[in-house]
Amino acid sequence: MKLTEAQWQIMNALWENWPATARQIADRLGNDPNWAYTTIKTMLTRLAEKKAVKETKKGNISIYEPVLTKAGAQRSALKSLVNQAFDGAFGPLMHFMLEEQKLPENQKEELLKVLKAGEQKGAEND
Amino acid sequence: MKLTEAQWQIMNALWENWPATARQIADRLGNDPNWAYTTIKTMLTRLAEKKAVKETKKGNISIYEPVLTKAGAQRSALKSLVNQAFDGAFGPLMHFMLEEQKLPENQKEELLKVLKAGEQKGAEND
DNA sequence: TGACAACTTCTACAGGTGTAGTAGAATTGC
DNA sequence: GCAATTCTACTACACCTGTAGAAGTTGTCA
Repeated sequence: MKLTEAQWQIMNALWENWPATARQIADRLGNDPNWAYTTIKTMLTRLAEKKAVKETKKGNISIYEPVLTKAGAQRSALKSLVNQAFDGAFGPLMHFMLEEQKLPENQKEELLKVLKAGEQKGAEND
Repeated sequence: MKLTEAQWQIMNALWENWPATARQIADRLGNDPNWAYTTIKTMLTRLAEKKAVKETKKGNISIYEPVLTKAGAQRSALKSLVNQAFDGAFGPLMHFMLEEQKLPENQKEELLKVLKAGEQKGAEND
């Protein structure tokens, strides 16, 4: 499932803590994207239509919870990126990230650490 | 500069080899996205409008060349992804890629190699 | 020099997206 | 019980995107 930019913002707010009401989500978003409450509500409705969230009525108010998991959304966003922009392979993406040196030294270190950990874990269950 | 999915396809075809005419691009695309010639032409016009490509008239025909580089487009696509979906930091993205184990063992090895190389290179020019 | 091919520009249109107002229903506080 | 508040559903609308046809222009081959 592919999310738009605005939808990511909503979903991020929801994933942060749920179930949540539209009001709570609006509060979490604050005025970074300075959206009217009804805008948020509309987007939640659309997200419910496309089954990214579940909407449950409790009396007057709707309570939302994610159906699409964050990992799932990340997975598909990453896959899209790789397909569109990196010839469908992870290699070029990795390469790019390092070539570009966008990561500060300490992140590179952390990355290496993570990688090594992953390496060991991989040995266990692969 | 952000490209849409269709725009990525066009740009990928152009980056492959340029300058190129609309016809050449159409031929390269083949019928993977089964687009009418005019569809491709329209998209090229739009890409020219947003200055992603340069259009030069040579008699009757237009010749296109990229203005936006592939690396530039990749950079901004990656940045968007990271911002939207990975809390704005590379760490989580890296983490995710490894956790998800989407990469086959040999790619992980290559990644490690690349990483180590990057590490050294980083020492030189950082 | 005229017909056919290829190319261009203009125009169109449906569906999606961002954004929000309005009106009506439910809740709450006095 | 009624007014103020809050929530929901419905509606709207402009812009973007994918998609392409129509008509006009230019090039080319006989």
